[in-house]
Amino acid sequence: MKRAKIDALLASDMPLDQVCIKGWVRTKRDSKTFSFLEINDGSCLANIQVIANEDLENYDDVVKATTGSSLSIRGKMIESPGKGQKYEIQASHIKIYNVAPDNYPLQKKRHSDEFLRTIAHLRPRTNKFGAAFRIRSEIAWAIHQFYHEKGFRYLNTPLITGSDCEGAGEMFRVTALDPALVQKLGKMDFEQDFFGQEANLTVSGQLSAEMFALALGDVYTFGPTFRAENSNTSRHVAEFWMLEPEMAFCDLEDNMDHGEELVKYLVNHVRNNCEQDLNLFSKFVDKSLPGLLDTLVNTTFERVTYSKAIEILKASKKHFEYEVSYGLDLQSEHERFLAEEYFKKPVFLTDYPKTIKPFYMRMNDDNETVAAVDLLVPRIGELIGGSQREERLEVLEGRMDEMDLPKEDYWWYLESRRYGSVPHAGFGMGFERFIMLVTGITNIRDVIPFPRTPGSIEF
RNA sequence: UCCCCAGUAGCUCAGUUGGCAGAGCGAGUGGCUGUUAACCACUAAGUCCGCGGUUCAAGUCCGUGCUGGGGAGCCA
Repeated sequence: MKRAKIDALLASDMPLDQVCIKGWVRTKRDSKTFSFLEINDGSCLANIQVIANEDLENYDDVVKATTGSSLSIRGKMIESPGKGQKYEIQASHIKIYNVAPDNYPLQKKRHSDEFLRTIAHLRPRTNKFGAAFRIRSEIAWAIHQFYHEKGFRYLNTPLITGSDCEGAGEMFRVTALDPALVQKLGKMDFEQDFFGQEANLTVSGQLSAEMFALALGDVYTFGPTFRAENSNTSRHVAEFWMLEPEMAFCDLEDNMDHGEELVKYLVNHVRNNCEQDLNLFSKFVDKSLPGLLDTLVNTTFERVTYSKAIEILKASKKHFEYEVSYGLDLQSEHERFLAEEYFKKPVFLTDYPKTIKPFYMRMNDDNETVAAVDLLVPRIGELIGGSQREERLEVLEGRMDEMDLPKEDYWWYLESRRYGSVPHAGFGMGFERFIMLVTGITNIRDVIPFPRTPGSIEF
């Protein structure tokens, strides 16, 4: 008999004569002559209650199937006479795949997130993490759906790169050199390495994506990204996923319109497709979550320039640990103040001083600021970072000279400005940070299956 | 990398002035009940994070290392 998923059975509008489910025991309550088994198969947050009667041929074994055990159950789905569930299954046959021994680490009680991180291979079997990873999957699909509907092309940019693009943070080196040889020579001889030059894991697919935007029009990348920064915070991991749309014939305003539409689309999608899982987070993780999601969907995001933000921060008279001054980058406390206390909603900050932004951002007419944009959201801080790109060859080369960047390494990037250059723009959105935003989960290690952080690569 | 906090039973934690190691939950056993984080009784369960020191005596005080958490920097 074909296996049915529990989410489909619970959605049935009538009882069913014969069903077969396969899943794991979440909890078991024994009576004298029968047992209640709550079975979860991962298809949804809810369990289905199974009644196992003592007349089952293997009843003696069934009562030993404690929390964590895996079973296949055939029986009749009837309306439940008990309170708390619509249907239950009266088992006619129970096959036991595996009985989890009594040292199974997950108990039918609340565990701390810290403990569950030490058993990351088992934590998706809990309500909270099951819900988080179903939502993660759903958002990933919604991203593709959003871009497919808009006629964007999905682009897979290289994970191994040759240039230290952007100079953004520490990179992971990729090498096939024999450590013994390196020791013998006393140095890494990259000419003898696999690629004949230094290679690293990517920190961004942007430069590649620009080349394809200037060919296919609108593209996006969505994949893993690596940073070797020694960051120990609840918002950083060494390997994470990033969404990077890149659009030809697009300016900074269009870029912000796009980012706002994206965030609203994704939040709506989660609300419409993950209601049960989302409820768990509103109830047990962050009671203010529904209000925040309302704000994300129903309010127009604020748009202010960096200069204006500096004025607001100075006028606030609030005591900040770090100085607020034009020309300095905003600190976490400043970003949080703007998004959480002053505007109380997402805010795009634009037109940052060129001195604190990378070379590829488009120079504004004032020659002081660039067409950069960051989207700050409550609780998370920076969710999106992007810009209109500098499309004017002379200006771009001038900026690279100012910043002492080796133009020859970027020859292909510069050629895109030589041949048919057009205004274009894009941004990067941290996928895990978005999941944190919509679930209320406060540690990034809890929204990625097996987190990689400094000193930690178990699993 | 810096600052702060924590580490005691499988989990969550208490442990007084330095004086015999504790609770709840979980697990095991028995009982009871169409149960709902079931209930009742009993039982087992410890390198008090590691190393060193002070002391008649250290879970407790001191030093040091490791691990985890919170915050900061950097960023998505």
